[in-house]
Amino acid sequence: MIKSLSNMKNYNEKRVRCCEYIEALEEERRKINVFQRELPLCLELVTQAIETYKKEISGGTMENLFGQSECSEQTTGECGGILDLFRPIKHSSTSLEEEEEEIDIDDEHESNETGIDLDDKNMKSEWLKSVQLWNQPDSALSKKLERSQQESDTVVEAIKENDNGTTSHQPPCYETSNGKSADDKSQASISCRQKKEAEKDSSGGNGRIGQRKHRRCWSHELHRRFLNTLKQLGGPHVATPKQIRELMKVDGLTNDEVKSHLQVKIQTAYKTTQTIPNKRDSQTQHFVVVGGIWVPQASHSTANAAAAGKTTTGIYGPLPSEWPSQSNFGRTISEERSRGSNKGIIRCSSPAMSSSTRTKTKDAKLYNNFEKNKSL
DNA sequence: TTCCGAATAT
DNA sequence: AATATTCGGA
Repeated sequence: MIKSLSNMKNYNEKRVRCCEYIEALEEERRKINVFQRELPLCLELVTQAIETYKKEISGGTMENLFGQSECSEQTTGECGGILDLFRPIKHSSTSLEEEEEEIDIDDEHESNETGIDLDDKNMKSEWLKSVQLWNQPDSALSKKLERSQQESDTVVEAIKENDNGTTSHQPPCYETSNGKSADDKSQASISCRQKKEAEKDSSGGNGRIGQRKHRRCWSHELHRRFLNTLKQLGGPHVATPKQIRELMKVDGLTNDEVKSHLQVKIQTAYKTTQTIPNKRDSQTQHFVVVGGIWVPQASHSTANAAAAGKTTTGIYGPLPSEWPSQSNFGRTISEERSRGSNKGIIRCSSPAMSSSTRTKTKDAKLYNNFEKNKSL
């Protein structure tokens, strides 16, 4: 008698709690709904959870709920399974890998442990708030965001902190901490693909095709890394976007982003050599066109270096600076260039090259381009 | 197909 | 100015 009463009581409690959860979940789903494009999986997840709870209420038993739910791979099969899903960052990290790619709250800074089981709701809303810091899909809002993300030239420390603090999550300004290991790389590319597809899915329904990506903000740290990598690869005009990306090992960085950045880098580098010629011997340094390529006139060393596949001083004369001809460059060229891209300086030494269909090297093209722009 | 570089758009 | 996207070629 008493037993059954307490059972009843128990059951009712559970039921009430379920209702509360459903309400909470629904409210959150409304919020997440705004971010549909960014968090499609999240939305799905919450929806599933809601359904599951509703089923439970109508079905009456706790038992067969979680095992049969569609998201079985994500749940633990325990009653708390679903709830666990909403504890954002447990380091258990076995479930929800996709979401973690997106959410990935900075573990170092956020280490005030989320293991706290109480205040689930609070946790959730806190978490949502933090998401909202970067996730503002509305075009008006995102414009605001862009502006606020313009790189402000303050102390590097401040920027670092800013980057780590607000943007360890994917979209605009994030960067990974240095210690990341190599296997992130594959994950990165995968997650990238997934993200792209997710975006496609959510936007494609509308028939809208071209959602512009979130602007990546090249923070100082990120840029520094970029430069380092560039150095390792032998300079901006020999490194390719892919190489750079791979070497940088920055999670989520795409070839396109690197490419874009590189393009500017090259342009500015070239412009500076034009506008700020080498102080020492620019007066006496004459350039001459060899096979459609500009080379310093009487520079044996340059010619030799070029012939050796090294890049020392560039084709346009002294490069702005710091692109040493070190490293795995040779290997890189033989490996990566075998497919015939003519980026390598190697070709510079060979006037015969100029007669091939693609006569210009990247630099020569750039030069022409620059001349063109100048005349416009 | 994938990558690249240049041009162009936002 | 900085970043993204498009385009054509290899």
